[in-house]
Amino acid sequence: MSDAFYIQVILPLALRGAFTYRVHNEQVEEVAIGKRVVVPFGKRRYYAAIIYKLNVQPPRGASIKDISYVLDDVPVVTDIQLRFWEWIGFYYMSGMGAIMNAALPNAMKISSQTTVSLNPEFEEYEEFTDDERMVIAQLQSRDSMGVNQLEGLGTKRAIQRAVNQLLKKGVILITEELKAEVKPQTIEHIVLARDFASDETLAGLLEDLGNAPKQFECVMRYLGLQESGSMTLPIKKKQLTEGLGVSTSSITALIKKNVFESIQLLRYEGLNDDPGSFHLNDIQRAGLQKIKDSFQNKSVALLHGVTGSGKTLVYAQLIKENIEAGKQTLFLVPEIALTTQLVQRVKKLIGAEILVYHSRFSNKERLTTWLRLVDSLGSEVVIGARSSLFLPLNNLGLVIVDEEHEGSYKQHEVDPHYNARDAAIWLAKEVGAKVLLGSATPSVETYFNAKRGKFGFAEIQKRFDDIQMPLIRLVDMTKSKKADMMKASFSAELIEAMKANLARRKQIILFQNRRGFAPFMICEACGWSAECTNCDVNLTYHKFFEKMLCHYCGYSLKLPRHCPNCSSAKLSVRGFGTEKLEDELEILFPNARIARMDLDTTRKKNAFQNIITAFDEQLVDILVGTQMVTKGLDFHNVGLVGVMNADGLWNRPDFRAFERSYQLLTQVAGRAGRKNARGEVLIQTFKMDHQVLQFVINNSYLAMYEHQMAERQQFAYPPFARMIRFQFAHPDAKMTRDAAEFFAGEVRNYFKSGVLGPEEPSIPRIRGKYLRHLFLKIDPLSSMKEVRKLLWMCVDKAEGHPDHRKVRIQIDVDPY
DNA sequence: AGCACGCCGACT
DNA sequence: GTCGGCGTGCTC
Repeated sequence: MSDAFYIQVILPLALRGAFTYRVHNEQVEEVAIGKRVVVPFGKRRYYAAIIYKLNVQPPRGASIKDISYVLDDVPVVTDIQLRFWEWIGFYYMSGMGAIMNAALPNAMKISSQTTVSLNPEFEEYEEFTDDERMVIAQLQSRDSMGVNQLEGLGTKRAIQRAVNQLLKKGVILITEELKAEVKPQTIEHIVLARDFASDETLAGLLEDLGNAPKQFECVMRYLGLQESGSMTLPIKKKQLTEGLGVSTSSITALIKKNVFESIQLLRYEGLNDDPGSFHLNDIQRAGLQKIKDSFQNKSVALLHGVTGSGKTLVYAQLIKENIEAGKQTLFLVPEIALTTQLVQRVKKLIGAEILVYHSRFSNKERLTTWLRLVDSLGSEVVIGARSSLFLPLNNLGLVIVDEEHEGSYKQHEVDPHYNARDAAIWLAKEVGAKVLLGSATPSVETYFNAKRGKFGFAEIQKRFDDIQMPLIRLVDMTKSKKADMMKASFSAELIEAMKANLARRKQIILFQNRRGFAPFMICEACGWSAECTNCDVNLTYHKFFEKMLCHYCGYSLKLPRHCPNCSSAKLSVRGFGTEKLEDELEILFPNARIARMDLDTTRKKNAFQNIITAFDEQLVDILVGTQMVTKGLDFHNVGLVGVMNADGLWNRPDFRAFERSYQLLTQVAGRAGRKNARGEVLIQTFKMDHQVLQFVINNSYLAMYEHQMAERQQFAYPPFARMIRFQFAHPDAKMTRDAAEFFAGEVRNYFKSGVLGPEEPSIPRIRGKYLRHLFLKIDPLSSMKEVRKLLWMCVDKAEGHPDHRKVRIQIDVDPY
């Protein structure tokens, strides 16, 4: 047998299999788990894959390729991370490739690009098609071109075909090149050459520099910036030149003389000079103590603090102590938009540099953060959205999950469907770190875990600075409508309250859980309504874009003037969204300054921050928004919060709808209130006696919790069961149904009860694919391993079925 | 997820 | 006949 060396790699593709490559003798030294390696994959592509296992048995019957080369000098993914990936893959039933995609910053996921150039030796006697001629013409003006650039010239397929033909004819040459790598941000540093790093040699140097006073000063300044005992700590060049005396030219001269060396180090900001001091009030301190006590024997604690109770101060104190213990902190937030406000506050409180990591940061910035952490055992503080959980934190001591109830911790769109809160708990346990979950409205599952003692528990039931909880009132819309007291979407009560607040120069937030202008357009003559061609939903009228938009696939239609069906001009829009609300406000309150915050107004990089800043600086009187305005924003002059229409929040076929409604309403209400005056909240509703509204106005989280627990127990929902959702999707409706039915049958072979469905989801078709859902409820005490083994067998069987194996099966463990 | 191959209807 | 659309299968 040959002594060839084989490795298994993870490719950044959503494929389930594992792939093995051969390593040449001279490369064996270089390979190590966690380094990236460039490998050929498929007909012509190359990818940077993660080395996952060394010295594996090559699979039988596969023709194995050689690796191209090892990309990294040191592993960029740590052992802990790979174990974490494995757990995510196991628990959420996802392949490693998908996890790699979610985990690595884009700049580290490199794939090759095909570059095309003319073959200098080709002779021009061939006959060419139009497309081929076009490609040749393009290449004649340039040395070479990326194939994807060429593909812009026509339909992708036609160009691909032309390129392939030309390649066969020998007219062009093709090379595969790895995309130009994004380089991390670095800062020039100066370091004293080793030769001079002893007392004697240094003394000699200083003597030699006697007649070069500027250079002498430069070295002295360098030494002055050293920590005691060290001589060769790299100093930022900028730090050396700032202030008086030292110029770049003396540094350059010293580098020439080999006294200094210039090195590039990854960008960092360093410590804040003035760590602000803060102190906790008695209640906060008591809460902190309870959390710390519970950390003695539990790895997770819940901090249940009402809105405005100062949870951030408790977090800050814990972070400070974690830094003092020399450990890293990960601070998870549900929305990237929240980071800016929070980073400023926390930075001030703890006086340390904070690394921020989320998808609106550039590839360069994210790569820099990753590389800084990968070889660090320091005490960094990272704030970020769910994906920051995948950062290479080798020294993690504390994870804070702020607003732990938020659904955005769960990844919905693509595999892996992980929940960052739950994954953080696993990760922390694995590395011996602690987790603090914080919320004013904890999820039922988390509260349950706290109550039964699995998690530590602390609560703060009072707002700090003696600010009162807001006064929440309901407005009966049925009555208002009957009495004809509505002005557009506004009840008389709401208008009254708004007027009063505007007169007192207090700010107002209005919550409308729907963006756009109006969610329906119908023809009054024939009943036609504007629907998406790819999804089974109505198109929403967006006045600003003068378009009808689909919120699911992005399909848009120019605003029709006449009914496409009967040509009648009697088209009208129904329902209302944030845009219409804004419109109505301009008429009702012509002198008020109005801003809108929803997906449409916050798409651009800094748009969100701009709106928040404007509101914070009181350049805006009324802020209209969707969910976004509910999430932990801190404003100090909000006198009134209006919920335009609470109904519909709870009317969703989802066992969490009730809980969600409570959370949303309580959170949005929490935006009201400030020093010296009680904040006011008005909730417009057609269902005054709905249970959830009673819980909200009385601020009775506990009653809501008990209510929900009773229901969850009765119907066996979490935390009394674990849930897994299967989604089937295919452009053919029948095939989708068949696959779902078949799969359900398979699952029922193993699970006697708890199989719900398959059923048609509330939106039966999205992006041209028909959907079916199947829910599985599992006894929480059953073996997770066994359950997954059985389910994988079902998936394999369904995917192997000749009639409907093309139907995509998506697995969502703990759906949200 | 790419990407090529090959089958089949449409068009000059 | 060829072009191009689309379904199918494979990737160490």
